[in-house]
Amino acid sequence: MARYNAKESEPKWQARWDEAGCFSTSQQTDRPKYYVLEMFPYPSGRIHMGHVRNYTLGDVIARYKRACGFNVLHPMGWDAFGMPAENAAMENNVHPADWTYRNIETMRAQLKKMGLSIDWDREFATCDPDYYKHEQWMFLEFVEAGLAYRKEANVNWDPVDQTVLANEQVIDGCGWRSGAPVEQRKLAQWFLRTSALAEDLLGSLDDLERWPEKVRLMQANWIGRSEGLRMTFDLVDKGNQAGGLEIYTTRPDTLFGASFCAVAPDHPLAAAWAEHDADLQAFIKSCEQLGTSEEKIEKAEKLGYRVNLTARHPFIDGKELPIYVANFILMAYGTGAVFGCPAHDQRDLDFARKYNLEVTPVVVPNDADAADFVIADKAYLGDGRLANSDFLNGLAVAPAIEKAIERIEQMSKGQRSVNYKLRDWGVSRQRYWGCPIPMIHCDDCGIVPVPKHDLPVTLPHDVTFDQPGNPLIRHATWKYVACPKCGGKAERETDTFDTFIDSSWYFARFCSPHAAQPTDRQAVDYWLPVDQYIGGIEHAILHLLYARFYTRAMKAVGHVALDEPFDGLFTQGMVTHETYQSDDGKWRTPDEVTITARDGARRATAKDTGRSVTIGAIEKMSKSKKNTVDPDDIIAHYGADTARWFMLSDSPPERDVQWTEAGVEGAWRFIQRLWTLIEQHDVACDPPYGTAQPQGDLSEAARTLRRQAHTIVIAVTEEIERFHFNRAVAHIYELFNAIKAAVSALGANPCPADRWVLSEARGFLTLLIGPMMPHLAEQCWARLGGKGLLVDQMWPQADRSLVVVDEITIAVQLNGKRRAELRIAKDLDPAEVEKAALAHERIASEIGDKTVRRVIVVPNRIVNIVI
RNA sequence: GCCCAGGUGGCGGAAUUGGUAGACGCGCUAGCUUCAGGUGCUAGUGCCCGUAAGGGCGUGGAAGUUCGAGUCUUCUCCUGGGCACCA
Repeated sequence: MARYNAKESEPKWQARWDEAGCFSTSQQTDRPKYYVLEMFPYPSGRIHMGHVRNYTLGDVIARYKRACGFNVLHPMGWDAFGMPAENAAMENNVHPADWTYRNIETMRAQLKKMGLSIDWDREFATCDPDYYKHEQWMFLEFVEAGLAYRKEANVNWDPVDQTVLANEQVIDGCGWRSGAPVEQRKLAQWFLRTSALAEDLLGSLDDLERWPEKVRLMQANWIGRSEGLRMTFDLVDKGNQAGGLEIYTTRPDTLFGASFCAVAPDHPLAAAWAEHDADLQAFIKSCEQLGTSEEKIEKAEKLGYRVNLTARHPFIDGKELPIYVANFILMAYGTGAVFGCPAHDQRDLDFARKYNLEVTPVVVPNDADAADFVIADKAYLGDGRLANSDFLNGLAVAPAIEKAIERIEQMSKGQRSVNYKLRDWGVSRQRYWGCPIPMIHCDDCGIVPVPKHDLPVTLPHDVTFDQPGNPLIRHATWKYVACPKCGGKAERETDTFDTFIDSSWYFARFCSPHAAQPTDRQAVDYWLPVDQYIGGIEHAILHLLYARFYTRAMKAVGHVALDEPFDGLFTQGMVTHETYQSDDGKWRTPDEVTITARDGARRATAKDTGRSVTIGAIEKMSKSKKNTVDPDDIIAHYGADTARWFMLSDSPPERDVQWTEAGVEGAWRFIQRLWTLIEQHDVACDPPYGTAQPQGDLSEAARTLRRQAHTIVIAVTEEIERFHFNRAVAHIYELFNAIKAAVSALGANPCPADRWVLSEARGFLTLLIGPMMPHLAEQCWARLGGKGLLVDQMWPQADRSLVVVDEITIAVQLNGKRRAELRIAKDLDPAEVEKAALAHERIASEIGDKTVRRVIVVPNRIVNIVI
């Protein structure tokens, strides 16, 4: 009896699929289409276990749908622009393009070893000029359509590295690489008008029924729609300059509790006031280091700078409010200015306590007394009755908001307004390794688009990374061009696109990867939307929102016909592993330690030193904690099917999965046992799978197996449809156990009819594991004498008439405690069930002479007798 | 600070609309296969009491609704995630 040899088998079947062209897709078919897409990888160098999980999940769906008769599109490409390539260039003196394409070579080979059912003919990388030229083309169309525009915006600027930093690269106000204090700089940048579609992007979330609720909620919060009032406070200028301060509020009901006004540090008014105020300048500068993340601002101490101005209260004659520049006001939200009502906003309260401002409660909880309701250190945010508020007194919060807005509108001091947190999408990056923005700056003509016939604007290859800053800026020739309008001297834009643009339409390009236009309309109309999109939850907001926006933008300029790119979305959990730390504090890789179990406790020792190692927390696999396992090693040792099976077993796909050696060993052993079971199929006397059922009665054991096998086919199908792969795996184990039990019950020489049942069950088992362990399944299929390749077989169909049961076991409870089990006919009349339960020996004796007060019969489930 | 998700055996995890908690797997225990083993097979395995039959207790904690709660309600504790330029 030979062991299953994955090392031999897997490359063999991969070559067979290749030769047969199983996975190259065409839209010339009458089968219904199904587009399965996993988020394409960044070519970082090697695939990691997160990729293995992601692509295994997608491959199960792709192969399953294929077996169900769908024309499946399952492509792969590379999200190939981005910072790591430039970092590598700086650190290792390798060109970003060389580094990237080399990584792609490596990772493609790794993915191919996984045995994925991918149409590799459609592969592309976003750094291919043939891809990004369409991006440039569409950008010019967006500009024409008014969907893209240019404006000044703040960025985190590292003065030493001469580069713009992402928020996460700013650590304690300093650049992550240089350690220099980060400055806020105003740069002219390109924006896409995402905010113009805020309402649509929000409203359409309701229709995305096959998206996780969580993701839709995160996007809704991100879009952050609020209804409120935009109004102007008149300013009282001690230096007699008149003016107004426009604020936005969602709580105009609390206007009578206002005790100050505040503007953001980067508010234009703050800048104006600071012109002659060095202290204010210093304050504004200190605020810049805080960054703009909501979290940091919420947690920071609320600080303000009092300016020499006051604002007139709109409702209270003679009341003036002091004005501050404050660190917790966001310029990007609303108007960048607020009125502060300390009693009903925690930030305002913290601020008021620090600067000794008055705290007047104007909303009193319904169960409190207005006379003695005071605010201590917690602002009151709930509903209640208005107090201390003149014409609003006595109203609840909602009507008070309405009335306050009406009054302000009557006074012509403001108007009702809907506000969104969603801002326009800044797409300029001051970096080399990205898609060049196709614009030319001419001193005479201003900003001139690159003529479409000159596209693509390709990146120059001859650049160096030996000095800080974007090499495009200091390139000797690349940026100097003639102005397309006047022919005079002009310069190219040296900024490149945010890489999120690249990933905002790649799914559309896969439909027609070689088209001369961005899309081939016939192809995208056929394939889109993506029926099932699969990826990490970390993309819940930005990538998915940008892709939704970009699809609408592409529709506006005629490249697609739909709004929503992804019909179904599934977000998988992370792959985690234990961490190991030696006593000198250094992290150790799983390879470097030996685990032993003694007296139930697991201990780890370092293989090299023999010293004990602390077993730490289970965390996401990461290079910094060294708790990674290389998929290549696993595939080399156990084979791809083992890795795939392990990923699918046990943990639900949406949750984190813990990679363990024991689990992998278990998966590998199961493969061996499964192969052994299939190999017991006796080619000489067992009928091949798929032959007609012979005449003759089935033994009891064979009848049982048949019922189980057909029941399990239904169960596995349902679980795969619902993405419950771990439960599908559990059912497959059940089928495996059932076949083993039948084999041992039927003995050495079953009759032909029983042999046929065994063949059928083995065939089902093989077909069911097909999407999960495709190589092993092919090997089994061949052994069972199946025709052709397993990958071309239809999904097994269960005979529903075989799965009906006519007798069931239900529980009998006395006062809610289980006391007996009852074997009864299915769907037996409730009165009969009650009679049987009361007649049960055990139950009858427990009841004795007590009175039966009530009997609850739940058909086919339970009987509860109350005494 | 705000928002969200999740707490079930030694472990990963199952449990239709409230209806026998612990499917399936890992691990562990005993035995078998003359077994060098890391393989395979059989039986057992939530905890406590009991030789057994059986009983008691059990889904983070507290209370509630119900004939019946892992599931519903309220409060609470803990863990994880997100909160505007990594990808």
